[in-house]
Amino acid sequence: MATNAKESRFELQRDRVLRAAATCFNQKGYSGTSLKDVSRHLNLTDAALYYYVKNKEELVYLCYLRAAELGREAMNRAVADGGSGLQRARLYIRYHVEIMVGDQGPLAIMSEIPSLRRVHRQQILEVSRQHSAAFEEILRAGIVDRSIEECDVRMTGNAIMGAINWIPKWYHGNARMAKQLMEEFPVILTAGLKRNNE
Amino acid sequence: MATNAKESRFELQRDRVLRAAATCFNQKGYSGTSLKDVSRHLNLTDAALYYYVKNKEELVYLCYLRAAELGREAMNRAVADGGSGLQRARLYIRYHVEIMVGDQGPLAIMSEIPSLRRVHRQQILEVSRQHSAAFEEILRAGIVDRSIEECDVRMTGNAIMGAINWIPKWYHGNARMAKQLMEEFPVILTAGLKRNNE
DNA sequence: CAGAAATTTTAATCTAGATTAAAATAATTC
DNA sequence: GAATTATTTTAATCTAGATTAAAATTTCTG
Repeated sequence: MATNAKESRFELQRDRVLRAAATCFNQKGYSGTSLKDVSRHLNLTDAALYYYVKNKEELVYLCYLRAAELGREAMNRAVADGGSGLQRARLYIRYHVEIMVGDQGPLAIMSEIPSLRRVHRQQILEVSRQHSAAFEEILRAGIVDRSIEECDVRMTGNAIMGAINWIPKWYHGNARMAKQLMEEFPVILTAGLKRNNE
Repeated sequence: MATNAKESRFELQRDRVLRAAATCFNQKGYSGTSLKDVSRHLNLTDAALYYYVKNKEELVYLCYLRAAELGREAMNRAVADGGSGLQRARLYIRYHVEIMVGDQGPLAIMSEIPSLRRVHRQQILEVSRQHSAAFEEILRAGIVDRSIEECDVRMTGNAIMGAINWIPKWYHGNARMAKQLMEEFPVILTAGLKRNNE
């Protein structure tokens, strides 16, 4: 159908815009990337971007929102798959990394939330908080079901999230490394959580 | 002596400038912070900063250099203290975190290296590489001396460094949390490295 | 293919923020 | 305390890059 086709084309293009923007933002930061930087990735003019977003601030906002949604998706899948706390933690990491380095990637890392407009900032902070909370909940569950060693879930969560969020700083789309990442990162980041290392 | 006193005063003020800048950069990114943002922290005018640095680019460069030097210092201390690979890894993390959240902090996180001028960029990249290499060397030594479980040192190093580098994104100068961080982070980040969890 | 809708470009405008030079103030020195 | 040196401010300038409106082009629909 017409409307459908049109919408989907627009949506698809906008998604390409967001991914191009995410690449730039991850590399040079929000303010550090010009709209020309982004449009160059798409063989477009900077002005053309305004057809897809209201302004630059909305562009980051949408990038962050997209990252948040895909992150939540990873979380949901992990929780749905079930298993012990440790298993869910590991699955979440795997899914999240897969999304980051897979076809849907890259995800914008949310490193400049303060640059957002108040409304957007608060919304992003809120989903971000929810995400952290959900992960900490998994850790807590793991402690209860004795799959995870007693630990400070806030601190541990921050450590793991930090390692994940930092990935775009050193990973730059190498296929071999992507595979390694998806396989090894979940193991590396949860090795320290395991119970029964007495 | 006159020259001495003058130099030390200048140096001291410049150090304050660098720390104020680091705070801003960590919060809003390099391009996202105006010189006014930085000078406001010091009760100065933006123009006054030019007495201490040639321009804004040199400001980030010096921030990054300072972070690199203090990071190297942490590394040197850890290596000097000796012990097994695992012990040195743990010490390094402790020292680095101590510097980040202690009186010398904050350290600028090097998240916008691409924005540096070519010469500076290459220099910072070089010291950054050396730092990573030194840490990987510690891990490798730990594997040899059997204090650390067999692992991919590149990937593991990146994970740990990421967790550390991300700290300024969620830690904002809370004394209680600083203490926790210094105590718990070294443990959390090395828990997964330990051998003998069979 | 003609006309309508969607997409992109061209060509301005407008502004924040970096930079600079000269003047003003503060600190030191003798 | 006068002269010298160090530090900071005031008041401009200058530019990159965001934004916009109108025109041009492409794609779609019948």
